[in-house]
Amino acid sequence: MEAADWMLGREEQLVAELCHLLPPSPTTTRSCGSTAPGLSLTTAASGRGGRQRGSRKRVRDNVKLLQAADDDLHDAATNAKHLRCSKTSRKRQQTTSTVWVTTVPDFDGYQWRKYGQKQIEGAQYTRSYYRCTNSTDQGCLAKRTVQRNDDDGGADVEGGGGSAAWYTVTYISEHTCKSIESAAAPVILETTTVRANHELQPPAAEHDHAAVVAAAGSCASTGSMATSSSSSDIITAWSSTSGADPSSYHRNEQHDDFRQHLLAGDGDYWDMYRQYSHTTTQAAISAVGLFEEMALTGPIRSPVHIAANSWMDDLLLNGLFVSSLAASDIQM
DNA sequence: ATAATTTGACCGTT
DNA sequence: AACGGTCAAATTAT
Repeated sequence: MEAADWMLGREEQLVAELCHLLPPSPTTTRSCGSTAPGLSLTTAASGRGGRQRGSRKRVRDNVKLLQAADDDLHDAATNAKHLRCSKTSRKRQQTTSTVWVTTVPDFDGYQWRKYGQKQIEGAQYTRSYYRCTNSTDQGCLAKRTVQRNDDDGGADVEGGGGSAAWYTVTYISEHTCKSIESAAAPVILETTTVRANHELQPPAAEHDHAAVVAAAGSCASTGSMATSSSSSDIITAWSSTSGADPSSYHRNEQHDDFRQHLLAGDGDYWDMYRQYSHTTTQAAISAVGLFEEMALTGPIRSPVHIAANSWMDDLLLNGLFVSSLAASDIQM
């Protein structure tokens, strides 16, 4: 409710311009049942009420969870289940996408209302369930889940102490409400975008995450851009300088500059890119590929928006969004 | 007063 | 029966 003003104004113009550039985009349905969805987050927040109705009927539900959690907190994190895109069950086919973030954006153009929270299996943090605020009014089916992942090791940043926390955000179903069209989502100027070209599997994706972190970490503290390659297809890492606070979403000069070149079809971006890049040429190449695409469609915006236009389905599908990574944050 | 959260109970699936 | 997602009363924020 409060984070709407910060980026309007100037961005509005850009957004308007982009609307022209953005392709009609048919909703491409991907194999394996997953498609690009929407993404965003609101900072969950502070404290509010609770309740305590009294039936002792099923207290065991959560009690046992606690016990189990005490017993083994380790192996659960390392070994998990497999969520393969297995069966094409005739279940309700709803689009789903998962994203990993280190910080949770406060505003993405949509409003979410929390409707539940749960302690999950071997997770050390609870999972929160949100649904679009327009679910009642407009019957919007969009939902989202946010869960903080286990902090392994938990190294802190040098100076100010940022926790190496990262979250898994899952978006289910696309918005059917009228929110985006009218109120454009803010443009993400500082974000690290990575792509993993395989199934999204917590355990399997772990090494990818490490690479991502490594890549982003190399430039995070400077607010520049960098890329990296790994077993999977990491497209690019675009770092930022600070936290999730909207007020800290200051535009990065380099980004601005860089983006201008991109939008202008300048072609100079390669050099700029190399200049900012700290890693391999190969990685840079793939990154350029993305940027070229960006040049055609515009800067990366809120994942929600992206999903709405499905112009980057493949890239975002099972991809990673890592923002505001601190350099020495993570070691793997 | 209305809107948004919290949180244990419910409940449908594995 | 264990899990995970959702409901909804209770409670807090605006």
